[in-house]
Amino acid sequence: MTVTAEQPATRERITIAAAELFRRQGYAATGMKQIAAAADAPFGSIYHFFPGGKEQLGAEVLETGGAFFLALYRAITAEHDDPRARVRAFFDGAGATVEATGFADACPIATVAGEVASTNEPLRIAAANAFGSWLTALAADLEEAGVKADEAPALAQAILALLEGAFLLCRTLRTTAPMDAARDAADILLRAALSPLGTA
Amino acid sequence: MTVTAEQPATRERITIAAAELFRRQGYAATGMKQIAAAADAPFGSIYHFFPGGKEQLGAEVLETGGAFFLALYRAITAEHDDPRARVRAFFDGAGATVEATGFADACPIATVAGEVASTNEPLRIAAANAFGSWLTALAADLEEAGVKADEAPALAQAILALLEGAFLLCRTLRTTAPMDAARDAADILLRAALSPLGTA
DNA sequence: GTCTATAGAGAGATAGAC
DNA sequence: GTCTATCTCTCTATAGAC
Repeated sequence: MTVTAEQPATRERITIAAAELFRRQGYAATGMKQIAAAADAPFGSIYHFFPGGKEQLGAEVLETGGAFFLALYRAITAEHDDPRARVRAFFDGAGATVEATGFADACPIATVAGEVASTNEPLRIAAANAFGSWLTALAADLEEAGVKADEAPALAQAILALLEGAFLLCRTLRTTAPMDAARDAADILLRAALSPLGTA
Repeated sequence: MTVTAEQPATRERITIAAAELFRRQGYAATGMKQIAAAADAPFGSIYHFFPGGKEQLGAEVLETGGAFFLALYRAITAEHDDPRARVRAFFDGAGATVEATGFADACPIATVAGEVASTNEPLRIAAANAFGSWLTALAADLEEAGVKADEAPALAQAILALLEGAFLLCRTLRTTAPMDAARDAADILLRAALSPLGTA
């Protein structure tokens, strides 16, 4: 009975707060003091749990966010047998989340990835690992669903590009229309890849 | 003969340097002193030409970048009559540029847009205007090429989403494969929109 | 219009009491 | 492990000589 567990432990509160701030504001614009305040944690605790400082925290946030998003993808796809229904459900869920959060919460990797891709190699690699894990899982699922093995990786890249591009357009334009367009486009691509006619 | 014009004027050098740094590093991570140094301009000159400070400079960079990219799109599409060839040429050019710059230079709007979409309304609007101008031009061209009027805006959004998503994936993964996949996907979408069979 | 110095705020990071 | 005080550095922005 030593643990009442009314709220997550300090370390977890820090990673959750950092993830939200990084995703919404970006890496450079988010300060360590802001993270501590949002996590309701002592400032010094951040450096206690993350002696590598902001970069270590950023890398862990990208890793955690990547794993979380992959789990979300698996949870949604598990609810549908039809591959096209899976993709549509994921895009619809993404659009609903973006809208429900006031166009703030979208991809947990994208905003930071854009900032660090050319300036911070450790963080760029962490972001690349996240994207890579999604692409691997998606390509494998597509192949299992009937997409030809030599076409599945490219189709996975196109679908993820549609999702990421739609996230950015939705947040910037403040409308979910791009996500709907991306969903319909992904559906057309998947239909073409699953149809013998699409191989012409 | 009072103007030798061996290099652009100070104000233009500042906007060019800021555009490159914002696009590569992001808005928050780029300092005014870094911009002055890159532009080979006196620090004080930035505030002489941009009394509104960093935000005014950022807004103008987004506006200029949006107009430049639109002009680039028009220049490339002017070289081809076939709408599918136009789209392919644009994606191929984008991929070549990304690779030639060491995966640093991609979209002049995207990196900043991701940072400011939820935190800085004037800059968010500037980014939205840039994206909006591209979508308007692309949708009009698609409609002229034979895409149904009620499908053209969504197709334009999907194509731009493919481009933006591919930019991010290329920069993060350091490969042009996603841009090739996006190009092929855009081609399939356009083919479907132009074919009577695609309306089923 | 150019350029330097500096103000004032805030950043990331650290030390050390508790 | 918690929390505060503070160090150093850099940021945006301004003042004012030239």
